[in-house]
Amino acid sequence: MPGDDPGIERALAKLRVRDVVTPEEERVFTASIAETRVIAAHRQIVRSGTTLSESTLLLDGLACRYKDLANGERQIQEVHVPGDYVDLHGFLLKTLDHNVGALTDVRIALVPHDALREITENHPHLARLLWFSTLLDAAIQRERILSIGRRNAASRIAHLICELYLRMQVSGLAEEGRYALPITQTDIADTCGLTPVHVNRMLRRLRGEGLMTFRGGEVVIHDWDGLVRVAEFDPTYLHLDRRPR
Amino acid sequence: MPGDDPGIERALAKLRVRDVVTPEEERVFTASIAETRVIAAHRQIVRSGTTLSESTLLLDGLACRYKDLANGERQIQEVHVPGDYVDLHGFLLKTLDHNVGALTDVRIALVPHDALREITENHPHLARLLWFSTLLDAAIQRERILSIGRRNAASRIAHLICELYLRMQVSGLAEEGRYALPITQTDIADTCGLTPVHVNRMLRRLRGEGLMTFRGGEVVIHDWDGLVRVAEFDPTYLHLDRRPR
DNA sequence: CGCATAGTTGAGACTATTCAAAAACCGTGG
DNA sequence: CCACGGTTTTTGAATAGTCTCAACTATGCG
Repeated sequence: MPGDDPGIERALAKLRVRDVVTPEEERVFTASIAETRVIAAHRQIVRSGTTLSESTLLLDGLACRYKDLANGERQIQEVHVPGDYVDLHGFLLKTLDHNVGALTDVRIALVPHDALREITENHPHLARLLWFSTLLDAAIQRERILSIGRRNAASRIAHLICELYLRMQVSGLAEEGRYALPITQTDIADTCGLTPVHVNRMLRRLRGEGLMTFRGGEVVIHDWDGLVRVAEFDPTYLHLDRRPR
Repeated sequence: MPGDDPGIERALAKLRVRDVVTPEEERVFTASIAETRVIAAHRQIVRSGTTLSESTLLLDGLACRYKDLANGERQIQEVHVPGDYVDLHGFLLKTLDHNVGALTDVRIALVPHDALREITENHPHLARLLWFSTLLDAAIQRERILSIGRRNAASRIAHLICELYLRMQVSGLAEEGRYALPITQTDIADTCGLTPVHVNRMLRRLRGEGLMTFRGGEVVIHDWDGLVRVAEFDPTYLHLDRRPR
């Protein structure tokens, strides 16, 4: 409902980077929000398996999609930044195959599936932009497969740091070479398919090589080109170009 | 155009498993195909970065999405079975961030993006089913992240074998406990984030434990429950339930 | 029949893990 | 303002899982 909530503004900014969004579409998008809610860090936002009738837009804070294994290990499949639709795919899947959790305190907006369905019936272009945003998630997840499958530990971490920098930038949350990332080394380990101990050692290495620092919940990038080289980071997969979709 | 091409039938079967598809929608879906084509094994079907104006439906044979790293290593992000839309996401991404290659000789159908756009404008329910099918790819890729990130080598391979068994079944290409999988151990290695040598050893182990055999391009599952246990395979993520979407 | 590709096996090396413990940090309450 | 308990980070040593390198065998195709 709120006219220009900064969180909604971030979600719109994310769309605007990829295509022209008409004022009418922005109005429909904003009007689709039924309510906003605050959830504490480490709480679940959506639990795997429950039938859903609304989708969740992340307005503030960091969240993630994750799955647990029988032995208690956790794999984070995607880290979400403000402006991300964390379970838009739940609209058509009807039930999620993974959990969505709050990495920090978060503020979310709830969008009824009826409203989304209405958009697919009457606003096909806006519907395509929403579809696109789920495709972007998929692209990010594919890049994670590459990272975990074929890159070494230092490279995986460097890649994650590069990706989040650009994604935070789109949401207007990164300054020149730095951004807030108030998560733990264990969260990074769960994202990169590593152990916390090894993440710690690799972070030290990246710091020692003057590439970046991760401390006190903040990332500072000292040598972007160097970090990109270590990560073999190519931002093509983020599709940061405005085109008719 | 061909009325009931078995390949198109497989694609429709994949949709029908998840929701009711009306005869009118089947007609529109079939009519969206502009032409079919044959491509030899190991050829590229879609190259990363090129601007696309049509999407590709896999009618026969096996294909994959993959990326190469600078050192020549390859990571397969998804294996495609007949009936899969291998680059439906290209409709809105406009350019792929990865390659699509033929693992075997394949037969494909090309669908112009104009036709897809038309579907989003005039057939919202069918459009949602297409959207759904890209969400299913994303779910499969998320499960791969979990596999590569947190499962050991034997478990990853077992998981892939279980997944492909169910997906081939949906396309009507699996018999009781067996299916054709004419790919190499190197392909499996590139899918699971392993080396061919290690895949070979793990396949021997799975065979030795009486769980499954992969030989001569065919998978034979001797002990489904045992294989599921090793893989920690839970098919929820394949969303094999028919629901209004 | 011969060559090319794919699969198999062994030995040794290396990356990342496990286990363990200490140090630093943080919010809370006295 | 400091003490306290819990969490997170850091460090070390030993281990395990997977990789690398290398060679040999089997298979399929022309």
